[in-house]
Amino acid sequence: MKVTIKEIAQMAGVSPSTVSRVLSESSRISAETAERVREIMRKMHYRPNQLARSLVSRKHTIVAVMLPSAAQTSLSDPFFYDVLRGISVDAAREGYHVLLSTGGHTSDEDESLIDMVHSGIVGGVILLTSKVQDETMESLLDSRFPFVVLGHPVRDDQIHWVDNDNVAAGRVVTEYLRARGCTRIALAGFDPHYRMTVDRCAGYREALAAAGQTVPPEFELHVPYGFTRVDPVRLNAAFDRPDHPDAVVCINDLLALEVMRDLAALGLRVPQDVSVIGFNNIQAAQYSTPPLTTVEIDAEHLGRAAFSLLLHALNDPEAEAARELVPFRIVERESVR
Amino acid sequence: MKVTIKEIAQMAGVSPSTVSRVLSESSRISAETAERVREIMRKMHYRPNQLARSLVSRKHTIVAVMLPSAAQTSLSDPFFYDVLRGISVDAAREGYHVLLSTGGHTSDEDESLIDMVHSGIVGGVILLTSKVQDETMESLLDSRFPFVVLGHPVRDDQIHWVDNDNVAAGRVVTEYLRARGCTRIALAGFDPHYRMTVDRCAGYREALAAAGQTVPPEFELHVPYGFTRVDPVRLNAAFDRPDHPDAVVCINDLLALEVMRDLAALGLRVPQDVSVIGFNNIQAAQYSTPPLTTVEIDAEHLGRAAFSLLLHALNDPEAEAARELVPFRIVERESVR
DNA sequence: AAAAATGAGGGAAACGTTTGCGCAAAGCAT
DNA sequence: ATGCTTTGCGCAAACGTTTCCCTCATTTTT
Repeated sequence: MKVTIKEIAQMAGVSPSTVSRVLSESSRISAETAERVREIMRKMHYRPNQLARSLVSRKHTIVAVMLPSAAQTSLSDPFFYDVLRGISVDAAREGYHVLLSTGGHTSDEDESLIDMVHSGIVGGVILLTSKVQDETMESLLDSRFPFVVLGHPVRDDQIHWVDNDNVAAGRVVTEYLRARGCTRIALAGFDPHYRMTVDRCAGYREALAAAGQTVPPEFELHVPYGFTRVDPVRLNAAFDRPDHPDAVVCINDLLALEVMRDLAALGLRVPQDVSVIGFNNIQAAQYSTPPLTTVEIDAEHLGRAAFSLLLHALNDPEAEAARELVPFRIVERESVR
Repeated sequence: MKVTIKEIAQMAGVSPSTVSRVLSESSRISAETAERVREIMRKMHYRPNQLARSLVSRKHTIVAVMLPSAAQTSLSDPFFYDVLRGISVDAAREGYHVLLSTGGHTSDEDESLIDMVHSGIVGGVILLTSKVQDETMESLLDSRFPFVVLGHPVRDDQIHWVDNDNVAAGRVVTEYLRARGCTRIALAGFDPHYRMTVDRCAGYREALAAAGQTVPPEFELHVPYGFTRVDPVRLNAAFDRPDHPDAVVCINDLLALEVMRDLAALGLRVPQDVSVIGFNNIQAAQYSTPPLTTVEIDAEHLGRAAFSLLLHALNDPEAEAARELVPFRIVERESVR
């Protein structure tokens, strides 16, 4: 039913090898033969079978993207969709396909990853989840399987990775707030389990330290483990008093929106009484009241960068581990005074 | 490097066929042999090569999901991400992988689809884009390639498809508004190019007709072709007058948020002066002021339903075209009085 | 006791490519 | 002319499976 290379060969009066070489534009085929074969391929709507191709050539045309498991609430984060788009647009341009991997049926998502890798179906993988066990990364490293992680991994010198410069971002937003006259700047959303929050928080502290300020402990509103919101009693403790913070850096927009809501409930006005700034520039940020000032991290760019690194790794498996920090920018709206 | 079936066979002192049969749990293998082979497979971390497998068995383990091309603004709609999640979670459970297809390098995305299909890499496809040419669907139909479309296709009797019952949804929200005392109900967002808007609009009209109401033409606020927003002059014309509508059904949440913003600019209060209702329940809907009452269409469910239909098509290619309408529900927030 | 059936497994041909090697013919320098 | 390199292409062996068709013991039936 489906037309194969052999049939094309036969119709063109050449051998399958010749057809194959036409396909790969080998210089060892004369122009006339090539054109004749191509003509027939066109006429017959011939499409090479990728399975057979990859099987023998050991070149893969598919890369996998490992999404965070559904267990993590962040999954519904549109952020990932943008990243995905960035990846797949560039992948398509380079003739690659993108396979989604959600962690899968076995609750052990690392298992599913290893499975993918060894089933020979994909040539490389992009990890969008920082939750991958370090040993899993080690094993990927050992098997010399090309992969890049989006986010700052532990062994950051051995691994290809891309990320925003979250430390810088944390610093910049803090300076931004200070430049606008905020002097009592709190931070919401630190969670030691996520490097991203750790980094942004580090930037925040850096900026304050550079300004000679020390942060009272009650100004750091952590997210209790397993939660996605700031601890409400701490929040109240910090804000339900005359000397409350006059600004709060929120580790992500969702948190920022929640915080704004909580502040409103306490009778505090944003931005007059307290300025709020977030990260990620999610869609909802532009529809809140007031619209949220936030850091645009360009998820699509992150995706493209990740794919680009993977492409390098694919083409040169021996290459040094590379990294790329993609730029961010503050998008100014109305939640900062 | 990678361990193959032959090596397993050799180590177990059996033939490759036997190992293969163990893999497929054939009854023709004795329990002891099977266990011995399995033991070795485990020890060697053996994973069957999917490429080779599919090549010979003609069974595919990958299905493609065709996303709308980046050209369409709707791409950034988180809706698709939820659909994707629905698909991939169920796919994973059934041992399938999900391949993303964004339309790809050639600007002609149908071409890219056909390419996928013929390259033998995937066994079926889910079309998330209603923009696929009808002839493309015809050609898929002709080649008996399993596919399901998400959204109501033209040839709805020949094709597997899933959708919300948008007509019903349009009707129900309209009745909902009437039940809350709205009598002058407008509609925003009709666009003849999208079946979805056509259907929701039809439901709206149905409901009003059933109530014996006729809709003044200026109550239907269309989206000019190529735009994603309601025509602002029409909107002003409709609302900047004493007898303005007291409710507006917006074909999707984004539109609803824009409309709320525009109404605010006109000095109209939501919901006191005009009630607003949307569709899709996007994340931003819960953070707007006021939080948007909207129709939850359960994108994830849509995705799961789509995959389920595809699975059937995969298992029984001769089956009748099936459809599935997934339920919706109104999530009540504060934009309706 | 012979014939038939059953059980357990092996051999080898596929699946559709790519690619290393080989080989003829033609072109080039000596 | 003779040898040596290109040029242009074919042969056949991979790639790692599955599966059809055998074989050879054992057991069951007659």
